[in-house]
Amino acid sequence: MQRTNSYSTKQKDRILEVIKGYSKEFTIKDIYNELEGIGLTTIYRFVNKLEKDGLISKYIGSNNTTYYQYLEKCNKENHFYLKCDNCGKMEHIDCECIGKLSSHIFKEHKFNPSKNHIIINGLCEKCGEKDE
Amino acid sequence: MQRTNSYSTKQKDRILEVIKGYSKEFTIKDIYNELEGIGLTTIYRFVNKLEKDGLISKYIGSNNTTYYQYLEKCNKENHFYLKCDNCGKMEHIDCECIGKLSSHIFKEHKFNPSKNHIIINGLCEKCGEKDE
DNA sequence: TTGATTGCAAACAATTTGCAATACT
DNA sequence: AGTATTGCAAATTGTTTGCAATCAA
Repeated sequence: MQRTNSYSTKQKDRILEVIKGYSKEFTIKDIYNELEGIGLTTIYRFVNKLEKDGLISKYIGSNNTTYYQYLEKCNKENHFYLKCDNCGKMEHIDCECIGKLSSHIFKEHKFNPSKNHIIINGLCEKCGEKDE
Repeated sequence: MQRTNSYSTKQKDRILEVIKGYSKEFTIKDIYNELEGIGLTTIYRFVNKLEKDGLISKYIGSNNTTYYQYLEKCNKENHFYLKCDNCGKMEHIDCECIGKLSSHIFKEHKFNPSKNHIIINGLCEKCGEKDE
C-alpha cells in the first residue's frame, strides 16, 4: 500500500507551471491574477509548501511586499545565484569560485555555509550600464 | 540656519540602544516587550527608518515571522556577514576573500555585487559541532 | 514658534483557519 | 472507501494612517 501523503491536482499543476514561467520574482497576487478559478488560499498553501521544500525562496522587497522567487532545481551541490536589484532577474551560477569561497570560509572562518542557496545581490550587466 | 529634518528623542535613543544590545535577530515585539512606555507605532516607524538608512536588514524567518538584524556600522567598503541558521548570530567578516570574490564575479560573470551587504547563511562553529 | 515626533484608535492589508464540498488514488 | 485538497467566509495577525497632544530645536 502506497503512502504518498500528497495528491496531484489540476490546481497545483497550473500554479507550478505559472511559477516556472516567471523569470524574476513574483507575488501571490501575481499568480492569483494570472489564474482564473483558483482560490487565493490554495495558492498560499501550495506556495508555502514549495518554499518548505526549498523550491522557492521568499523575502521582503523594498516596498514591503513579500516576494517569492523560483529556484531552479539542479543537481549541483552548490546553488549560487546572482540577483539583480534593478530588473529582478536571478541567474544561476555554476563556477568553482563558489566552491573555493565555501572552503575558504570553512577553513579560515570556522563557518559552514549551507549548501542550499547563496544569493548575492547587485546589478546585472544590462542594468549596470544604464545606471552609469 | 540648520536643517536637520530630524529630532533626537528619548524614544529613539532607547530603541537604538536596545537594538544594539541584541547579538542576533529580533522582532518588533521583542523591542516592544523590552521597553516600557513606548508605543508600537513609534517602534515601527523608527525601525523602518533604520532599515532605509541601511543600519538594519529585514527578512522573513522560517516561521513566517519578520525579523530584523542590526548591521554593525563599519568603515570598510565591504559588508560581509556570516549568519548562523541555528543560533542566529551574525558575524561581520573583514577578509580579502570577499573582495576577491567580488572582482571575480564582476570580471567573469559580468555582475556588479552591491557594496551594501552580502550575507551568507550556514552553521557557525559551535552549532556545527552539536549538529554532527 | 515652528516643525518633528509620539501614541492611541481606527483603518488596512496580508495571511491563516474552520469547515463542508469535492477530487484524487 | 478513505484521505487529501479546495475554496469560501470568517478570524487573526501584522503594519500603516489620521490626528490631536507633546516635544525638540
